[in-house]
Amino acid sequence: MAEPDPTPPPKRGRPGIGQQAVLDAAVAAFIEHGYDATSMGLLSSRLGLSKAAIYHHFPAKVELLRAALDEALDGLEGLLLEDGALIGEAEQRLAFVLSGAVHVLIDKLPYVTLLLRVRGNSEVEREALRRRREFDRAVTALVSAARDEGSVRSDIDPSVVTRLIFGMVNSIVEWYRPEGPESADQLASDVLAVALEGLSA
Amino acid sequence: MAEPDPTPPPKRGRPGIGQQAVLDAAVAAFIEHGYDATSMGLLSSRLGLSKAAIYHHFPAKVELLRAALDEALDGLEGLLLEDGALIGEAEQRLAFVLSGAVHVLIDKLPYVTLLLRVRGNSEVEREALRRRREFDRAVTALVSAARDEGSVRSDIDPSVVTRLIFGMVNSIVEWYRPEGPESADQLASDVLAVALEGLSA
DNA sequence: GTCTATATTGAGATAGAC
DNA sequence: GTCTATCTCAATATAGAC
Repeated sequence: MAEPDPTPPPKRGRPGIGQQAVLDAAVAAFIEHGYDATSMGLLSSRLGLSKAAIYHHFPAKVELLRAALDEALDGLEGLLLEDGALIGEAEQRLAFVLSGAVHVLIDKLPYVTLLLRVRGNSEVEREALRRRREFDRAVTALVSAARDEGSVRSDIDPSVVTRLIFGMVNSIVEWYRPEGPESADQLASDVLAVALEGLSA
Repeated sequence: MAEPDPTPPPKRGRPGIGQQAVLDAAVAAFIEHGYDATSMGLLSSRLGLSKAAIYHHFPAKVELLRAALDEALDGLEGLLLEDGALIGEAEQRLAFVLSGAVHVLIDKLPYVTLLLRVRGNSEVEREALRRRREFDRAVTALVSAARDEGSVRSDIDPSVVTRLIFGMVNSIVEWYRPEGPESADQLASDVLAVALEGLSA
């Protein structure tokens, strides 16, 4: 967090508005009204631009969606490539991925929110679903390894356990707000506690 | 389940198609493509009717949505009125509601699926969100009571615990299919086990 | 109860000037 | 990089016959 921006924009041509500002506004609108229900007219009025100006930054509405979904998926897939997800006992790798997923979800909250609402209604959405399923598959393998190690309960199917636990993690986008009382670290620790030990005293 | 239909339709006028058949087809289409992206044209072609014929059964597209959301909310609210949710220790009432929610979710799978995707984009949706928040509030009160009893962990905020656990329960609509291997009873028992005891061995 | 035909609105996208 | 004006298409909903 707070790393220096790796790609400072070239700043050529007229000042105007940046591609990132257009994307951020689009993602916020997509979350509020849904992708289909968000018209380019609504988007342009929010940005204080004409509809045509948006097409200067993105060639089509669906490219705004693609950019947002890529951002979310890159974050999740990157998590699986970190040392903590690759090295050590399965139990600890699983804890790393669970906690890391909460952090990715919060760091990229609007992008992941959008990703979790995708239903495969276009080719861009279907490709995103393919990448998401691959992520799920990797996590399920991790749960299976932890069960074989004896650290995860063996009385429930690993794929059911994975779906339930990630259902819990993913549901955070429905209510978490950065300005609220919980910090990301606190929430990640709460999620880990409930996921591993349950809610019983 | 398999109870006799309490309201056999009057069967007056020309046979044609029933209101329930129209609603079922609409809900299925709304789930597949999203409410906004589902045109009356798509719906009519699925039913083998003209667009105009649908308006004979429902006066507007949004009334199809309202009927579906009411069905889901009636089911969830009814759960809180049953004896098991009202009588006994909070710990047992909470277990009853958790398990019951899984059953409602499965019994009324398409309706609840739709409910969980509503974002408040119209007055019908906002009214559904109001009722859903009231349900959440009642469950949070139940978790608080269980914590005061000493049966639920006190190191995490009850509203966070409630949201996480119900996030887990609600996520079932994303993957559960009635024709799959898990029975509703089996799944409800798995959910209860993971929610109460966690995934640790 | 269903049809065909159509009124009306708003969508995504483009042309071409500045 | 942004604008105004416009094309084209598809949407919800309605009118009125059968």
